[in-house]
Amino acid sequence: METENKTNFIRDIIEEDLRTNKNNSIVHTRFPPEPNGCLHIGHAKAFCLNFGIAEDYNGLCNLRFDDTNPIKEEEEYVESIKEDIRWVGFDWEDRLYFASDYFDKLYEFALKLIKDGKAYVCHLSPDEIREYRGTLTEPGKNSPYRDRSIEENLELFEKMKTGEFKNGECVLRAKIDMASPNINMRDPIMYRIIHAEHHRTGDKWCIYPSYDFTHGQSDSIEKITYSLCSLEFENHRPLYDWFIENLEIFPSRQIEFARLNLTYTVLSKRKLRELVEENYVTDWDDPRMPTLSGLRRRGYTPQSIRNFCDRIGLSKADSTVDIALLEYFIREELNRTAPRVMAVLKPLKVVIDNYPDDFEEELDAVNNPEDPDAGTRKVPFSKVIYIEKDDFMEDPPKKFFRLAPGREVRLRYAYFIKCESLIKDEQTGEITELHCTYDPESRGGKSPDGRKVKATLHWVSSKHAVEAEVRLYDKLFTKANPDETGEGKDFKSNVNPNSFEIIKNCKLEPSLKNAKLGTRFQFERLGYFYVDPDSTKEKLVFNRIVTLRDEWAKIQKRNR
RNA sequence: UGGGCCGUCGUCAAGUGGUAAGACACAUGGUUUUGGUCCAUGUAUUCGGGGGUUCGAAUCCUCCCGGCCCAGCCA
Repeated sequence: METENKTNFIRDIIEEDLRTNKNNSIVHTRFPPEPNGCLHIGHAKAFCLNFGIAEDYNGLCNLRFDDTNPIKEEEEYVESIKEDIRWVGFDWEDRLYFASDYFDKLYEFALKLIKDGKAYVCHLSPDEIREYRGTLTEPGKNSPYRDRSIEENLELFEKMKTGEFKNGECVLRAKIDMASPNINMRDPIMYRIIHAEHHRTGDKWCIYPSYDFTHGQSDSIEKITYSLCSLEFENHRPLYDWFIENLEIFPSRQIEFARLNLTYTVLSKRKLRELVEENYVTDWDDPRMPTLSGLRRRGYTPQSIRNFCDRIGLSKADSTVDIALLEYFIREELNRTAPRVMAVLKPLKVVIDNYPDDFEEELDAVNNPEDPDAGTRKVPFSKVIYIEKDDFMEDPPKKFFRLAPGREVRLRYAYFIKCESLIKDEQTGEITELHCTYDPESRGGKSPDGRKVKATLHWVSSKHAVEAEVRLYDKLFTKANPDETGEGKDFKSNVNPNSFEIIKNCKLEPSLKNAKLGTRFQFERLGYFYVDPDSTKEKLVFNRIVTLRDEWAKIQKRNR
């Protein structure tokens, strides 16, 4: 694979630590998803980073579910997240953890802070807490409950734990500084009361630690040396450090990096959820979704996703990566690995008038010009074939090289044919059939007399064709930045109405008859396609993963 | 507006005082039985802007401008 040196600010930090033998030169990271939704390509950036760094520095990376909020989290997401990470190709071995595994330990930590006079039970209501917190520009003020005795706090916290209070009646707070310019330090909440069943601990607890009182300690318990997270947690770092310091536990270090944004899609759980719930897409694994399950369903490979994550780099600058880069990596891989095959999506019937009526023959076709070991196959040819509708124009513009009246082109691996006449539907004017003649001397697509044609078309013999359904996917949004909307509208107004097209009765070459589920092909001149799980013995269903680069499409776009 | 962070090609991104890597995108030409692939070439005299230090600055200092994050008992 790539031999280039990966370099970024986090690796710089690690290498400096290695030089000074900090942490005894141990590199231990973790990927900490909350099980409240599906993973997307942005999460892949994060776990490729965490697992990748561990791999490169002989370290380890844990998988830890950050499950501190029972009302938002569900078991089914735990499984889907594990499946997605495994699919991309990472292994946490026996290091699967849950923040909820630490609830007992966390409770002891809370007790210690109370005993040290650094935490207190506060009976202010949520509204009052907000008021007392102050604003961005004004300091907050101390809670009237802030100076309770340690004994009283211990007693009240015990009561919180045993369920003597209702939801919202009180919280446990860290006693830090209500005047701090960092709002996260204004006596942050450590525990809140939630009478709800937790997916792992059941009804054992009715108090649950907050993110801030969980994350750093969990890192510390697992002896994580580098806790990598996204930029929005920068403001939390002083608090992360405060808990670790005051608890006198292993000092994990939090380092923040910029999360991934991609053009023509959204990468926020909330927005993706809206697309699912309001039926803009069929589900989380809709092939248009940037979720890992969506990309998988679309036909993307794990390797292409890893290559992408390796290539996009890492920094603290807010960034939006061009989705063309993701497409580049899947094309790059599939160009090397996918067998070529001929398929006509929108068929136009072509009768070769001078070809013998009941004759048929088999022609040799190369499976993959990039891979000589892939060999060749036989493709049947006969008098009536299909070509792509787009490959014929009655009145071709200047740069159109394909078939047109009186023009000669090559049928790939077959013959040169020349268009002699066409038949139209009298009602609609639509072209329904072409009549051509072929040059028997050009068998195999060769040009015995050195005659040149400007185009080579793919085709499928009518009587040998296998029918299939093909699903075409395009960008989910019409705007590079879906959040760029008209007044009063939201990102969903930019959903691309043409992002999904379903084509039935496509004509495939017969070698595809037994195409296996989950395999990928290049349909010559069209793109890369994936056998969708909806396929049955009777009917194959293909997803278009991505088109080939298309010079003609560019020309057309330019002229428009 | 208090605090934190960020600003290098259209998009990511290297660069850490010695004279702007690379990738994608884009453009042009060549090869080609895929308008694919491949190959070659071209794209930042300049690093948000101004001042300063220095023989020398994207890198140091300073002022200014722009963007992102924080006022959940979410993570």
